[in-house]
Amino acid sequence: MPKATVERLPLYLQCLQAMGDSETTVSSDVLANIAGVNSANVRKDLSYLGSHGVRGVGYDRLELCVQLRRALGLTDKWPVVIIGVGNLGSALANYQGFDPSGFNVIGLYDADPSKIGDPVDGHRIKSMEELELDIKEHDVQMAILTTPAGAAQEVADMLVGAGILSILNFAPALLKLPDTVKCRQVDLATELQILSYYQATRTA
Amino acid sequence: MPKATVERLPLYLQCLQAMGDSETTVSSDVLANIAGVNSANVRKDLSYLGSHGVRGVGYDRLELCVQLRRALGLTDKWPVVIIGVGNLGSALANYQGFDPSGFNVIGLYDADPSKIGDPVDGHRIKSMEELELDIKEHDVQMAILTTPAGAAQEVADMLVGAGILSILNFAPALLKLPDTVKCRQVDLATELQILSYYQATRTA
DNA sequence: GTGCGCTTGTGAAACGAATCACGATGCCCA
DNA sequence: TGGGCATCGTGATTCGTTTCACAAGCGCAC
Repeated sequence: MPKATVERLPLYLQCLQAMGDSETTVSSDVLANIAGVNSANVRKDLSYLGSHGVRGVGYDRLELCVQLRRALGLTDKWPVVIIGVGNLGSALANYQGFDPSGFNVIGLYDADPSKIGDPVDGHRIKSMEELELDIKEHDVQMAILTTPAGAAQEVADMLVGAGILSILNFAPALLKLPDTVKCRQVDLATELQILSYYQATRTA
Repeated sequence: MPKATVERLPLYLQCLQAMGDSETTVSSDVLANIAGVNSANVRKDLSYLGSHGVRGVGYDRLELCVQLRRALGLTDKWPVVIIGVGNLGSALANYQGFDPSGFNVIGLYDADPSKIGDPVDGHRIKSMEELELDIKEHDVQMAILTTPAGAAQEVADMLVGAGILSILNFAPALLKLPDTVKCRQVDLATELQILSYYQATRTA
């Protein structure tokens, strides 16, 4: 499945879920308008799911959701860990969208001994030693990194050593990782700078 | 300038700044390795800056930083507002990277009356009425949206009305905006779901 | 039942971006 | 001062993605 398609599937899922139960069926055209993409593109993307829409009618909304979730590997909940419980880590810990999206935060971890034991959204912050044990015990494969930039690489190395295979990195640092590990970088400064470019060229 | 290039420029800037002052000069090859892209790609990207590297030597690191910042429109600081001071908004307000990246948070705003006046990182949370005034007074063009999903569209409409031209949206909602307004969406669930896909296909 | 309108699925074409390959060029050192 | 090495800049090529265009198919109305 093309990379570009994979990155749009969650978008479709979000659109379908946001539509509410009023519509039992969706056409590629309607979905395309909501998602802001071309309708042929939607159809081609969905064709990778082996999905069968009905000509003259469209796609069954609920069935399509199921197929999207299956394609994205969301049939079971993934256990995830959050490392670095600063402001951002706490914010993510409180995020209510994990469960409906298919994820289950099993623990929060921080290197700062003074934080350990503090309650955050029903969890108690745990130590880095426990992190390694928890990863192995629960067979965790996905981690969210919200440490300061300086600590990110060191923590990432540890995560990789413990068996983590996917990292969502919010730390403003580029991680050096083995290519068996998949990483996605989310960087506030980068996003703003991209907007800045378009803002600046707009006036020029 | 190609969209793909624009989205890499902040990455290059980050790499160059992270290199420290030890290196006065950088080759496309070195930069490419750090950034994780092809060196010909780096050269082509940098050639859009009108940058002149020196054959046999490379690029002057500091000069390149200046040119990148100029290309991205970061010569002056952009005033930005943050709307929605929940966990995530507070986290962003405390983010130390705004200033070095070229941005200046001029205010935090929330619809909840009980929050107004609360101090967050040297700011006091202000009301939505003040938001509109501040935008016009300071000629703010960029906004960061960290409200709950349900409020996002309404707030976005107001921002657009007040003159905002670029929105960085952390709310898990797709905004309907006039195409004069540029928006970038950052969505935790989406990112995790993309990772989930690769995680799932890895084992399959 | 038959025809018409809507919508899918998909080959073909167009587009944009990444990579390759190499000529051009400046620096360093003998 | 000249030769060799390192590196840039960029045309040509390849690759991946998007868009177009249309035949095929389904359902509904009459």
